[in-house]
Amino acid sequence: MTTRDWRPRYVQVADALQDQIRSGELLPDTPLPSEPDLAETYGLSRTSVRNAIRLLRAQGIVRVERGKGTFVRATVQRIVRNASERYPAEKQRALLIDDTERGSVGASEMDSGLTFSDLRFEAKYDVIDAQGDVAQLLEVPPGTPVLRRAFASFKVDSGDQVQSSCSYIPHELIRHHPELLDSSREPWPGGTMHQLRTVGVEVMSITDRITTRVPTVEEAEDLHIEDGIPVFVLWKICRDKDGLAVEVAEVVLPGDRTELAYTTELEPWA
Amino acid sequence: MTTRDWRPRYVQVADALQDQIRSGELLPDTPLPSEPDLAETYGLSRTSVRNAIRLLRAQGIVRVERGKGTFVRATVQRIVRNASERYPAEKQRALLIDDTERGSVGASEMDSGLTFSDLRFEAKYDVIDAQGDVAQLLEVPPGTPVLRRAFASFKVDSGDQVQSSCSYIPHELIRHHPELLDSSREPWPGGTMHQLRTVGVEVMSITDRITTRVPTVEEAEDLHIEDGIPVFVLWKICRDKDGLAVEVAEVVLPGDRTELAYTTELEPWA
DNA sequence: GAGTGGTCTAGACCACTGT
DNA sequence: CAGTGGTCTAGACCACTCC
Repeated sequence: MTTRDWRPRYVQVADALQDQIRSGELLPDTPLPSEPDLAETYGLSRTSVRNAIRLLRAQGIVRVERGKGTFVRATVQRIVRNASERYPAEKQRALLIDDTERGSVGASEMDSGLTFSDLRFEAKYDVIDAQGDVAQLLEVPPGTPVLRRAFASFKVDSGDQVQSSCSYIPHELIRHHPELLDSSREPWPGGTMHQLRTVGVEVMSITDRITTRVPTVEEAEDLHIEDGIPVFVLWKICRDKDGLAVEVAEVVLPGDRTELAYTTELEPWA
Repeated sequence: MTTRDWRPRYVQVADALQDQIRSGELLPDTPLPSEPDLAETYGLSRTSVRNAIRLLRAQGIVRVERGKGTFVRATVQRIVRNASERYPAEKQRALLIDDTERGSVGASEMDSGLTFSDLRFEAKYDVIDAQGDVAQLLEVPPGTPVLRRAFASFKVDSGDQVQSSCSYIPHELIRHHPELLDSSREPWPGGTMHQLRTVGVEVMSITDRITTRVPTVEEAEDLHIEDGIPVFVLWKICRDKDGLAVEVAEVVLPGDRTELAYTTELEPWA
């Protein structure tokens, strides 16, 4: 016998299963042995086997379907969200006014490689009083009316949600332009940059503030995220030429299928 | 009786505890009742109570210390890592050659608000063969020798690790400059940008590629991260004026104490 | 030594999935 | 229907911390 493994048995089982997955012994979308079977195999109780499986779930290695079984997860392609390309392109697209041009290329499409017809969009508008983060980031007093645009995009084939976001614009800015609340015109080709242009605002800089956390229960359902897989939370702050915040948006992105990219250009040394 | 709550009992217990924490009934750094006590209180087995506590841990709401108890987590201040300010500043600092100037202001310090003397640094150099991500991002064939610099910074008072990173430079670039491997000179005031300057390389652009995942067991220990709290994984790619990758680095940051910020400046409409 | 959380057992009943 | 994972029990022993 070699040196003893002092780790808990369930950690060892998780390790053994992970090895079988990595070695190709267990293939993606094939079921693992059932929990009673694994308990039998490793001489453990079902509880301990479940502890092992919980570790694998938390690492996104397996996926569980109730009543069916536990399956090896196929490695998912990460969608790269490249802000340094996306935002300038979005600003250019915002110049397109003609409805027929709209949607020829969209931001989500640019990210994902999916074509326009592969995606379905949902948008909902309402006017609320700014509170908390929104008021703070927009630099307005709490209670100030803001337009809220809740937006989500889905894959048509699977119904999977690709992202959800919620953007906020001071109501003052768009007060005299009710047509901006026409959700049937979604998606706008330049997103809210197009809408802001309609009311004479040009966005000159965008700051992304990024955090990560485990999803809420609702987010986990909507984004089809396994227990324990984190999400990115991205707060986007758009400013005009005076540095005034004209739009803020909270974007939630699935952490196992997303990669964010930013390029910083540097000034040459003198 | 109101409408029944059909959620599992342990979810209800987690909810109840969370309410007590939010309401201030349970204060940060005070212990929750012990598991047997909670089991008694809610009329459940210890197993079910542990399930409830696992939910709270995964959300970063409580922290567990073995042999001591379960404690309400104080809300931690997020350290903002602002690349759009950090990288240009780092490049300027790389111009400082004089040893006495070194360390007057460091990158980690700028982020965290901590002063130089609050932090302890560890760096280790070796030469390895590039593989996988490193070879791919540096755009060199696998097996190419690269200098690896493993770097970590710690708070002096608590010993807590603030970040860990591992940077890679093609060995060809620094072959004739063994002094660059002198770890006693850490931290370099401009990081590897200073080292690269010594060998005649000027970094002109930096791309950050960001993903998020749950930490490995080692990372969880080093960064003092609770079970289920995610980490950021940031791959930094530095390029010279020809667009050649001259350094790549993998940085792991604790997801509950870090916020990343990037600003994209946009060209005006014609 | 008493109290804490970590691991583990050998059962049980349930809701859900397939046939 | 049998098989799957989800919840739950009432114990047990352990390593660790504090007194």
